[in-house]
Amino acid sequence: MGRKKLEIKRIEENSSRQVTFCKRRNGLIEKARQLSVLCDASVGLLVVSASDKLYSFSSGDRLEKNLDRYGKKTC
Amino acid sequence: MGRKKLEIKRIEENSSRQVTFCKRRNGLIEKARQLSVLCDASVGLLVVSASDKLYSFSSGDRLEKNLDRYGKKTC
DNA sequence: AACTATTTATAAGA
DNA sequence: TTCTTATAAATAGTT
Repeated sequence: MGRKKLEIKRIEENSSRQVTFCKRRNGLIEKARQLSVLCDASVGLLVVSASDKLYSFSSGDRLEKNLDRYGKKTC
Repeated sequence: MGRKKLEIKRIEENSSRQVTFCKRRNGLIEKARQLSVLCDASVGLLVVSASDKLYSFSSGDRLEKNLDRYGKKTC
């Protein structure tokens, strides 16, 4: 979406990649939130930037239950 | 997006909620993939439906290794 | 499961 | 770099 169609491959220019990362990361987190609310789903999202900054979203208790079922603990 | 603006609150009708869940879940996973490719980021996404089905996407070193074992499903 | 009218996200530009 | 806007993309309701 935007002035031109963007090929889905690594953006080489640093400043553009950074700007796109910020915009799309925010968009993804919002979409995750919407899905959880609209459809009564649990969503967990982790994003780690190339510079190792962590961003996340999570909602609901089903994730925890599912992880437990597979023998994992969240904390 | 769509014929009418949709309020972000739980969709009460079962069939609509199910259809929306499938569409938006697929959309979210694709967006996660695009972010990881475009911006060289690692992304982990887990979605658990109200009926406890698990869907996931992951990319990048640690996330991939840790999350892939929990399984993948399509529509 | 397809279609399409419409909303939403966002790539460039200001 | 924050704000704007033209356009691509996603999707809500329809068929």
